[in-house]
Amino acid sequence: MMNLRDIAQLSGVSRSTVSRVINDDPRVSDEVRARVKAIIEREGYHPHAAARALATRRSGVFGLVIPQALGSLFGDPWFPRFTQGCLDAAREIGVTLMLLMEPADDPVAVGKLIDRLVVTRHIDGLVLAASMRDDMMISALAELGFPYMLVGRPRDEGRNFVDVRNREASADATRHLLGHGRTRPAMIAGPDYMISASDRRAGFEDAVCEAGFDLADVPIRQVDFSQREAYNEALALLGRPDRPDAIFAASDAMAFGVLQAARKLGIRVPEDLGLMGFDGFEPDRIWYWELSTVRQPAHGIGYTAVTRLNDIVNHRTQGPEHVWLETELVVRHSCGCDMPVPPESLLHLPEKGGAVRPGLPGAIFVAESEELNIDRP
Amino acid sequence: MMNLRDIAQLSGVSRSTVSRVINDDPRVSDEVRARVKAIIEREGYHPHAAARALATRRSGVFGLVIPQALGSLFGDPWFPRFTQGCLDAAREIGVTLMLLMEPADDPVAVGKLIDRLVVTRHIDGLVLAASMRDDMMISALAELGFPYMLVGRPRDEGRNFVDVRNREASADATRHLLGHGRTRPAMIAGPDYMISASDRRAGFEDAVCEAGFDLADVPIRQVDFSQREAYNEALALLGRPDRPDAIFAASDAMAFGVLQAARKLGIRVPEDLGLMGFDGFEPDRIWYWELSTVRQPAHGIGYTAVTRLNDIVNHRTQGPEHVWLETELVVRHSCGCDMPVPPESLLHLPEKGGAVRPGLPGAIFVAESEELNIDRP
DNA sequence: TTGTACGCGTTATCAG
DNA sequence: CTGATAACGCGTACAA
Repeated sequence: MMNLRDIAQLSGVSRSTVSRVINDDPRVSDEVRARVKAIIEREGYHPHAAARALATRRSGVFGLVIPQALGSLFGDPWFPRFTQGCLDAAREIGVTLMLLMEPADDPVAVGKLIDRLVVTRHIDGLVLAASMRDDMMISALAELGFPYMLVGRPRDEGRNFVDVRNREASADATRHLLGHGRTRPAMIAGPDYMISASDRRAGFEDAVCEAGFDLADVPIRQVDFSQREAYNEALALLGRPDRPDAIFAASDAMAFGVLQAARKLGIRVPEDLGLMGFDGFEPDRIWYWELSTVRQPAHGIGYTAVTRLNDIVNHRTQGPEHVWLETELVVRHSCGCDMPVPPESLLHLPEKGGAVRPGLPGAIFVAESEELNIDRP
Repeated sequence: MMNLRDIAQLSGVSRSTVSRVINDDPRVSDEVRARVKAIIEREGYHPHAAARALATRRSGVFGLVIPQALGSLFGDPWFPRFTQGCLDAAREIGVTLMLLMEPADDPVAVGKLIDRLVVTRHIDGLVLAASMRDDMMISALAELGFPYMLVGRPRDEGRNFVDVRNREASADATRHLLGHGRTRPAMIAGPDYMISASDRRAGFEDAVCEAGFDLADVPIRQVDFSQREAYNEALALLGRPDRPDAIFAASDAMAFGVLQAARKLGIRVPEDLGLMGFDGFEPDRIWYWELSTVRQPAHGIGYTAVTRLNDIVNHRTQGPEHVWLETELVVRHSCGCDMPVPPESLLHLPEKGGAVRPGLPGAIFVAESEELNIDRP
């Protein structure tokens, strides 16, 4: 395989000159540059990555860490969009992405990961895909002075992160949900060790208290970010005599678990139960069209994380990076807005004991004209 | 940062000795080994990855390529399981995984990817996550003699791949589906440029012909691997007067698109329409419990791909690697087996004009006792 | 068993 | 603008 010296000899110049040509160093005459470039092209030469990394002290690789505890996250539709954003940014910047998945709560595993990638300088920076409370990796990285970027605001200010205003957005959404005369709110929340989850719960609590409820009377169930868990929890919740008439779910997938539980129990949405989710993407899953939700820019979060990480790596920044991205309340049918619910709606449930329109029980209404690509930057 | 030489000086030995200790070379006295190891431990020393890669000519990195054309694949539940399998194998082997996503049909992009990673020796091997017909990357890699492993049998024998018997499994599934006296079969197939998709279609055709049908009368629609596309296509198909009474879908997600279309049109599954999917995982999505399907080991495919790639990289193998993994026909309710359909079934649809059991229209039956982790190795 | 010397392919420094 | 030369950090024949 060709190396720098070969090219130099073929071009009749020194290795230094070839190196300059490759790295677009201006200190080369146009004539020489053209000649060398032609040879490089002809020979299909590309510098050896390891050698370059050794000399440069830069690998051109960013790590992307998915906490293993969040296996559910990996299956959540949030993840592919987020990753896509990371990849798009990486491509633009000219770095590659290393996919890591480690148990974030296991000190040994965290240490190994850091040894294997950070201490060896295998990677230039790290994106942590989900902030967990007491994530030991964060402090370890900060202490090492190693470039990193968190997805999700950590407990400790002074860290770098990109996030959305989970708390405020959730409070807004809850206020809206409560605005239809609901009297028994509840929440299916995510696990408290995830900061985004606890922020959403806090926002819900803010709005609920603000509306004059006693928190002690308001059921809040914490489960994994999965449709299935939400379903089971909602089934229990909605089976009680004093069942909720408004549920805020910490993700859209969970909201659908709730919806399924409601349907199984014959509870009408939105008439008997107002429902609000959180995520707002899913152009390719058709059950999502009628769910009121908070839209968050999953792609943009990934894109921003990698871009800012690059800034940090290149010292184009000082002080902690705090990036807040915008969310948007998406009001559709499930919250019970005055918007009429189409009869073919996913939410539609026939009157108890009444006649059923043949062919339409529980059928799905697809808003054909609705914009599909809502999550592209 | 600490060096091999630093450790050598601290231990009072030469760098070679330290290197031997690190690489578990037996030619070191136990006494010296212990002393050096202690120092290494104390100093938290780890060899510089680039330097080691330069000397070894091994980076310890495998690439994982997701063709960008398959954005839908990325959102499909198949992907996280497959990736998990890759990661598990990589961890065991001691390599890391680089996540790549490129348009496989763009010659320029393919060339760039190969230049950037293969020619520079940034990675030791490549897993291609989905074989496309006429994938130029494959021949490029084979020509370079670069270690690679395909997921999905390619056109050209003589390549390395891991796959399931898509054709045979689909034929079996179709035979079963047709075994209930169905007279108008149809298929919602994946895009023909994906080999796995065209294999499934071929298997369907095999069984249909074998059963005496004229292929010209059998509707086969090719769409993306997405629930939404399948829904739209099924809606058209089922709206016709001579509508199918048995549909084989190329993935479970697509099968659910079909199911939704059927429900919208008031067509009962399995009474009026037999339904068969392909995938057979999804422990965390509760709509999947009643779908008859072909189970494929997504996790195992990823795990095998990386393991075998490692063998290839280490020359532990000669000749092309052809690995076939087992599938399993999973007979549940949607195909119309004599198994009784529970009244709360997802598939259940009330009789036309009949009374509806309050609380149960279209509700979902969750088999609580069913084994969840069906996809672990 | 241990140490020496060189190679791996680039980039960076400094002299011209 | 160009070229020689020294890092960069590690692995490994080969010699001792």
